[in-house]
Amino acid sequence: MEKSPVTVPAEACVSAGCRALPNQVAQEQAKLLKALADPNRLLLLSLIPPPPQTICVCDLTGALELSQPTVSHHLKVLSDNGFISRQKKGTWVHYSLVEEKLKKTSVQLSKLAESTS
Amino acid sequence: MEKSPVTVPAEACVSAGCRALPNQVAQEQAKLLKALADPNRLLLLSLIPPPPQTICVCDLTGALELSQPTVSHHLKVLSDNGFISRQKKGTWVHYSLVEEKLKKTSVQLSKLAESTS
DNA sequence: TATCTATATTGATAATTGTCAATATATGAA
DNA sequence: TTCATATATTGACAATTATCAATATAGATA
Repeated sequence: MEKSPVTVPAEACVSAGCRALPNQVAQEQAKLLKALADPNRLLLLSLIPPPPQTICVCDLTGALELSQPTVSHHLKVLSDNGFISRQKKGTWVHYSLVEEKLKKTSVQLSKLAESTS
Repeated sequence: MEKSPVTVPAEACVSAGCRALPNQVAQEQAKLLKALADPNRLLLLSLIPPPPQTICVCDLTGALELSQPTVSHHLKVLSDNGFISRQKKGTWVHYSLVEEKLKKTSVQLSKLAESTS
């Protein structure tokens, strides 16, 4: 496989303004995006309010046409990745949105569109 | 499963400022995020410059420690979802970044953090 | 024409993921 | 303590996906 004569080869990339994402960064960013890349989880995020409000799991399972364990699983994925926070109140568990985490992830993403100035 | 007394039930959701993502929107958004949610594809995006610059597939395969068919597959996923554009120049194929698509996706994501005012 | 090369497609396989049924845990109430 | 209920975990399975080897396609050149 030869080099194309009119391409932007890897060496020229930096001077061209683009920069390869370090591997670890790519891994972490992909993990966050993967946590978001599911229609049911996006729906959950749209239903979960930011603090000081909270929403009960019982209401989320009601809204989501999925079994209770499946909803619980999706909530865990979102929670493990920092997109929602968990508060236990007696038998009930309440979640609220972590807006900053979502914003941060969105900004990270937008930076891919600015790799060149 | 009863309703929690302190929750934000679905009915109250709208008045609370949050709004359930319509199913079709959730599907489409998840599809875009899924296309981005892979470390190798994120790396590709970081290497592909916006127009008028382009980068040759041959340089991308060189940068990516993956087989040529696999790189080609990832490029197809990105291209099919509108994140990169393809220009054929003789034997070579060049790609460039579609910045607007990335920005749009990022903005969509950030709106999840603003479901409540 | 025949051949070489860059990229895409196909087919197969292993790994990951979304889902549910069954079960476990934990809390409140009787 | 016993029971009922809200949520989490486990285990299994089906669907999806990332990957590569092999092959196909298409353009350039001899």
